[in-house]
This record gives sequence, structure tokens and C-alpha cells, in this order.
Amino acid sequence: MSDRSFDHATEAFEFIERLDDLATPQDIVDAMEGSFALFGFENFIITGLPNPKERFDQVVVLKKWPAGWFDIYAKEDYVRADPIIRLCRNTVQPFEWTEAPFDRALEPRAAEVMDRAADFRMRQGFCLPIHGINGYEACLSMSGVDLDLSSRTKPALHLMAMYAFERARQLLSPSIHRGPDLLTPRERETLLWAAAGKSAADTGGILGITERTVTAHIVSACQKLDATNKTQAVARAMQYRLISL
Amino acid sequence: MSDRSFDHATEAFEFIERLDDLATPQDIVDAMEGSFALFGFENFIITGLPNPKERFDQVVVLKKWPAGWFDIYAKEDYVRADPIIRLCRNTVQPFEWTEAPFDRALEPRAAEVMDRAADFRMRQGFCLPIHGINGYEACLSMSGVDLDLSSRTKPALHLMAMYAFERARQLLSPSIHRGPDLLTPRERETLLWAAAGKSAADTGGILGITERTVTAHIVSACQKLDATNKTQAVARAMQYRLISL
DNA sequence: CGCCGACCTGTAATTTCCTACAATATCCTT
DNA sequence: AAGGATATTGTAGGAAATTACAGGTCGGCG
Repeated sequence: MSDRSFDHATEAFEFIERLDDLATPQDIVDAMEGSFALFGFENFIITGLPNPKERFDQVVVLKKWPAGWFDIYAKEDYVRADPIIRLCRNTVQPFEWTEAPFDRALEPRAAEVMDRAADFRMRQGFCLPIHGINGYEACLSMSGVDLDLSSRTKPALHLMAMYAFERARQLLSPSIHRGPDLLTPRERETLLWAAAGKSAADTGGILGITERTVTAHIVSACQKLDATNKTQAVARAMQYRLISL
Repeated sequence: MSDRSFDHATEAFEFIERLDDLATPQDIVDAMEGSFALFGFENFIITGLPNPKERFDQVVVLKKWPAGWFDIYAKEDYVRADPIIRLCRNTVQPFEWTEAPFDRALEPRAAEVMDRAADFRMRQGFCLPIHGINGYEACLSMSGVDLDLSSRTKPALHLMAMYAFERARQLLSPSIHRGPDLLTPRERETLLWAAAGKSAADTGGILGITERTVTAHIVSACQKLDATNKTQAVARAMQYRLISL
């Protein structure tokens, strides 16, 4: 789309100025809908990263998604398979949906979510990972059929998205308390030593407790993280940033 | 500061476009100097966060600072006392220097660094914390005597600073590309399944090879990653971004 | 061609992990 | 005072991982 005629730079900065006057989350959704539409976007969502015990709908901040698609996405738990979400955790820069890699043969669920999204007019997309003080926080993913994505418009969208998210955070701040408290301190500690290559006996010696107790904490963490063993528990804890090396 | 006549929005986006053509870190410094001067800034620095064992000068990425001030700042180790740096670690949003709190009575070193900076024409400032995948990464702090800081110009500066940092990162870190060769495809693959909670036997079934062979790959990866066991190997591989979930 | 590295497989001994069964103590909240 | 979460420890057996031995094919490169 090259024949759209509006000044994306001016639009972006005016959008940001308007944000301060918005009083409710719905106002932000409306403002985003209007401004993003100029770039060809029909849908968007601002969502956090659900840990294994959270449901997708618990971490969604704002959204304008096609009726039905959200229900399907939540019901099928597509957030666990979505290659967009995965790339979000691993990059800082905004990216187009086409840049999120997945293997159709090895990851049928990934292919499924992308294909079904396309059925809801979410064919192309642009995604903006949002990183905070403790790393990955959220992403703003927007999509449509005929997008205006160029090296000139992307920074404008980037800027708009950042400030929209920040405004949403301000308005919703009391309700965004998402939890580093999934794991207890002991569970984090034992996982941390496990990630450092220590056996349960080693960790017991380090922490001054029995090997058996260490195992108990690891097992408890495994249950909370929905992991089948220590290795997966460590991987999950790192993935969800419950521990950091 | 209010009667400057240039279009900050256009300037910001043109600055970003120019960044792609810059080939050396010095080019970026020159470009930043020119564009930031339009807003009244005379000095700026992009610096990482030094851990207790690192010296300040080891983590500076780019800088245009007054002659002498950098030496003083490094020699006095002011980075440990600087209230700007402290606030940087604790906030995501850009802020003015005046917003960084410190207690003149309780923190004489903090007062000292701010006072001495002012002697070098660094009286007012604007600071942008940069958070990456693993949390706090760096900050871009810029300063001058007579700044153009309004709710209209701040987002422009914010945008320019972000993209300038990202461009500098691209130019300065071949370390982003280091790595994918460390592990062989099989080693990555086996670690990936291990991170997914699969046993060696499971992975063997998935990959169509023997449990013994899977173990061999894991052991090989452990040696390369200097890990004592599978769990640590997975943690290291994730830490160094050799595998991603 | 010979060397090297990736890839593949085998046996066997030892260590570590995982699970299932309990049980006690503390702290905090209702 | 009761209930719940956290932290602690025990026994014991089967599953898995780790280590150490040894050997095979294949493709690229000097």
C-alpha cells in the first residue's frame, strides 16, 4: 500500500498527544482503532505473557479482535503455540508476522494458529514486543489484510504502540499485578542452583537443608510450572522469567 | 526554547531514516549531535550498566561529553552515586534529570556529581532507560543548558534515541551473530527436546535415533557449554540464546 | 587419499532423579 | 481456633541420567 496519503509522522505525534486526554481503557481502544486504521490495521491486541497456570484471557490488557477469534484462540490455548508470541519473547525490535519462524512439519499447532487467524482477516501483522525493567512484559500485535508497512511507517507505529501501551498501563495499573509469586522463594532458589548444574544433594549442602527437601521444592515447582522434570522446570522458569541467570 | 522553529516530528523520522546509511559508530555520534542540537542538547552518552567488577569506561557505548568531564566521572566512579543512573534502573519511561530524586543531606556524592556536571554545561538533562530482553540494558542520557523539552518534543527524542541505540548496537555487536555455530544442529535439537521435558529415550523416538545417540549429543553439548549436566546445558543454551522456546 | 568432525550405536557401572507413601513445624489469614 | 501455604525430613524403589569404555559411517578439505 503506497498510495495512502496522510502524514504518518504527524499522525503519530498527534495520536500521542491525544492519549493524555483519554480516561478509560475503552477510549484507548477507540483511539487506536481510528489511528491504526489509517495504516490498514483492522485488529490489534495488547497482551501479557501467561505463565503455565494462567489463562490467555487473564493477561490480555486491551483488544479489538474479530468476534469469535478470541474465543477460539483462548479455548484452543493457541498462545502456547503462536510463533508470534514466541518471537516476542526473543526479540526487542518490532517485527512483521512473516518474520516469525516456525516449522510447518514439526509444529502443526503453529501452522494451525496462523492459518486460522488468516481466516479472520488477520493475514498480515506487525508485532511490537514490550520490555520492562524485568525483561519481557507484553506485546502489541496488530493485523489486517492490506497493511501500510514500510521503513517510514514502522517507526511511527512503533512510537504509537509504545505510548498507547504506557497509557493503558497507567489506567490499568492497579489491576496489572501479575505474579512473580507463582514460585516460592525456596522453589526459585533450588531451581536457580539446578540451572547452575548442581544436583539436589549439592544444593542441599549449599542451602543447609536435606537433599530430600530440595527434591520436594523442585517437585513442587514442577507441578506449578506444569513441567515433567527438573530440566523442563528450569527452562520454563527462565522462559517466564521467574528466575534469571 | 519555545521559539525554535522546526518540525520535531519530521526531524525525528528523517533522523531514523538517515541512521540506516550510517556505517560507523562515529557517524552515529555525528548524526545524533546534529539532530539533538536542534533541541538544545550539547552532550549525550549511551552507556551500559557496569556491574560491581566493571569500570564505567568499559560499558560506555557512544559518547559526546565535554573534555575532562568523562575523566573526572570515570576517575571518581560517579556512576555508583549518580541519581540519574539509579532512576534508570528503576523506571522504563524517559525522564528529565530534575525528576531523579536524591537527598542532598544523606547523599553528598549524588549532589556532588550533579553539581560538577552543571559546571560542564550539563545543567538540564533528559534520560532514556533502555530495557532489553533481560531487563535493564543501557541508558541514553543527554544534556545541555537550554533545552526544548515539552510533551511534544519528548516523544520525538524518545524515538530518535531508541533507534540510535539500536543502530549503535547493530554496528558494535558482532556478538549478536556469534554463537549459532557453537552447537551442531543435532545438539540444538536434543537440547530443545530436553528443555521440553523429554527424556533421552523420548527424544530418540522423536528423532528416530537411539537413546544412546541422544545422550552422546547432550554430552557433547555439555562439554561445549561447560555444563555439568543436561539441566545446566539447557539453561546455558537459553541464556546464550542458542536455543529458543 | 587421509584427516577431522558430525553423526550414529553399543555395553555396563554408577549416580542422580522422580515418585509415592507419610509426617512435623511455622507463619499467616480468616 | 481452624485452615492453608510454606518449609522441612524420612523411606524406598524404579526410571533416567551420567560416565567410561569402544566402535562404526559419511562428507568436506588440504
